[in-house]
Parts: sequence; structure tokens; C-alpha cells
Amino acid sequence: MTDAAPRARRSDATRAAILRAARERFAADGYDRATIRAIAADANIDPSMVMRYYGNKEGLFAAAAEFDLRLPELAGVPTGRLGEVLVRHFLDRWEGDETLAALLRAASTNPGAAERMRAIFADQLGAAVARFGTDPATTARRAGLVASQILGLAFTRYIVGLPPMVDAEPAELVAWVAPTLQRYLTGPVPGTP
Amino acid sequence: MTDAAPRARRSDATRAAILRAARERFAADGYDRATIRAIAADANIDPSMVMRYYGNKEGLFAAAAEFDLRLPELAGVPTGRLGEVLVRHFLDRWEGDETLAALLRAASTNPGAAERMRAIFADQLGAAVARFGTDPATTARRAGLVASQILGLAFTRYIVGLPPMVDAEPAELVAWVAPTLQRYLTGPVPGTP
DNA sequence: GTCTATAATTCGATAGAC
DNA sequence: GTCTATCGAATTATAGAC
Repeated sequence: MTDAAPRARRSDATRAAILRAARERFAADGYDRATIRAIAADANIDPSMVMRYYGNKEGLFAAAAEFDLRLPELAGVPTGRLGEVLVRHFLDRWEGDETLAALLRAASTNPGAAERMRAIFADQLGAAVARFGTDPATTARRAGLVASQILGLAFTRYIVGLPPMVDAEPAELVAWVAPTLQRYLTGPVPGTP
Repeated sequence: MTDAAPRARRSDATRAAILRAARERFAADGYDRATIRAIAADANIDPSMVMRYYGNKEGLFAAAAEFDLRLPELAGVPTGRLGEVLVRHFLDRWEGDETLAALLRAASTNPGAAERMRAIFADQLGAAVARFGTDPATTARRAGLVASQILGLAFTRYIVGLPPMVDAEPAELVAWVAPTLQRYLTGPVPGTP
């Protein structure tokens, strides 16, 4: 995608406002309940503009759900602190960008969102785990297990709102969960003596 | 609930068929996309019957999402095998009853479903954890952490369909995840020497 | 108890004026 | 580029005949 003329168009501000409103609505209501009309109202523009810029609702979601986990370079992290670094990073990322919540909510009912979620966690997390040098044969499995605990943490804390998970201080969660990720990443494969 | 005349009504079969179809649809499509019309069609009855029996869509979901985790009595389990017993039980429960998947999908977008999920995991799992004798001050937190890993496992395996989690044999998942639950249940509180 | 008919909304998407 | 007007489809829910 080489934009020949990356000169800022006047419509860029509108596009950005739409995406911001879309992320908010998708995060709060999920894919089905988030309506183009409501998103347009939030962005103070006409609903037809959304269609013009993004084609249809799926196109809008695809644009709004673009996401980079911004995983730190795990190769530079002391091996014993991988779990701690990862939990802390994910907690920050969840609370700082609602795109992840939008993806999580939408993935429950929308196949496209689920596919996006698979891609993000398989590609980005998988690559990060691979890069610090585990046995290639177990990399995918380890990354999947890490994803299961991370997404479960997010689901119970931000989506379902399970009281003990909502009330917990981030530091407490890090302390409890870090050893789990640490073992999934660097622990022995169960059944292998 | 003392039914004075628990004599079987002729409509009971219809009610049961509706609930069965509702659980299937809610599990497959989530709350919003699962329509009363489709549920009625699956159950081979008229959509208006659903309304007659359950009032409205929320009432139908509330009836269909009634759920018992059927947790085993943890007090009778060897302390060291608590994690293993729990993961195995939950995996069986997920695959044997789609009500849990319906709840998980619906909880992402429907507040009533999220409340139901909170109740199930706080009450049933919380009670089970309390009954085998942890420090009452940490019981809720331990139960919440267990829920986070269990729900994350279910979310990645049954909802998002993350390949490494879908491909894994149940026994492998048990072996990997059991130590996590074991530590959440019986491990020391982090930061407490 | 069961079904027909339909009310009342709401949504995604399109056509076209300006 | 932006907005008005509207179409066509789908949904929950109700009223009432049989």
C-alpha cells in the first residue's frame, strides 16, 4: 500500500472521528447492538458518510478493529520475569485502548471479529513467544495457553465484571497471574520428565 | 417452589422443545442474533407460543440459561489434585451442555446474561471453593482467578477457536492448566512469605 | 392451546439533490 | 463532500379468530 500522495485530505478528521466513535460503540455494545446510526451521531456526522467511507458495517468494524498488541521485545527480558512483564503489559493495554474490548465483545457473535482475534493472538503473540526461543514444536501451544489466561482475565474483569476480579488492584493480579504465564512460556511440557 | 399439582401438562413437551432450541440458538448465535422466530422454527412451533410461555425474549433466555455447574464436592478430593479434578470437570461440562456456551456468548453483549454468569460463578464456584476450607478472606479472590482461567480456556477453545487451543487433546489441556488452578486454590498469597 | 395477521420499530443500505 | 429522503427487510410483540 504505497500512497502516492499522502497529503492530508480534509476528510481525514471525519474518518478519524468515525473510527473513534465506532470503537467506543463496538466496545460498549458489541457488533450487533452498535448501530451505524448511533456511531454517526456520536461522531456528529451523517450516517450515510459512514457508508461512503467504509462501504458497509463490516468494513467499518474491520477498520476500527485494527490493532497492534505492541508487545515488548521478549528477547530482552530476563527469562524469569517474562510472565510478570506480559501480564503488566496486557493490563496496561486493555485499560488504555478500548479497541481490545471492542474485539473481545464482538468476537463472541461476529465471525469476522473472531477471525481478527485469532489473527492477532496467533500472529503477534505467537511471533513474540517464538522470538525468545522456545522449542518451535511447542510455541503455538504455549502462546495459546497464554492467550487463554490473558483473555480470561480480560473477560472476567472487563466484560462480565466478576466482583473479585474487578476489585483487584492491578498489582495483585500481576502477582497472581504472572507465575501462570511464566510456566506456560518456560515451564516443562507436562508428562515430559 | 412447591408445585401443588406437579401433574404433567400436555404443554410440558412443547416448553422443553422450546428451551432446547433456545439453548442451541443462543449458544450458536448469541443473544441478539438468536431470534424468537428461528427458535420457534427449530422447535416446530409457532413463534407466538414462545411469547405465551416465556413472556418476552429476556424471559426465554432466563429460562434457557438456568444452569448448575454440578461441581463435585471438593472437600472429598485429595488436596493436591483439586486443580486436575476441576479442569477435567469443567471441560466435560462445557462439551456436554451447550448452555454454558450460550451464557458465554450472550454475556458479552447482554447485561442480564452477564449478571447470570456472575451469579453462577460467584455463588456456585465461590461456595465450592469456600467449602474445602481456604482462608475466608481470600476465597472470593481465589474463585475469581479460577473463573478467569476456566472462562479463558472456554473462550479461546469454543468461542474464538484459537487453533492451538482447539487442536489440543483434553488430557493435554488438563495437564497444562491443572497446576494453574491448583495454585490459585491452594497456593500462598503472593507477597506473603 | 394454537395459529393468522399485523402493529410498531429499527436497521442497513441506496439514490440523488445540492 | 455532505445531507435528505426513503426503500426493503427483519425484528419483537400484540390482538384476536378458531
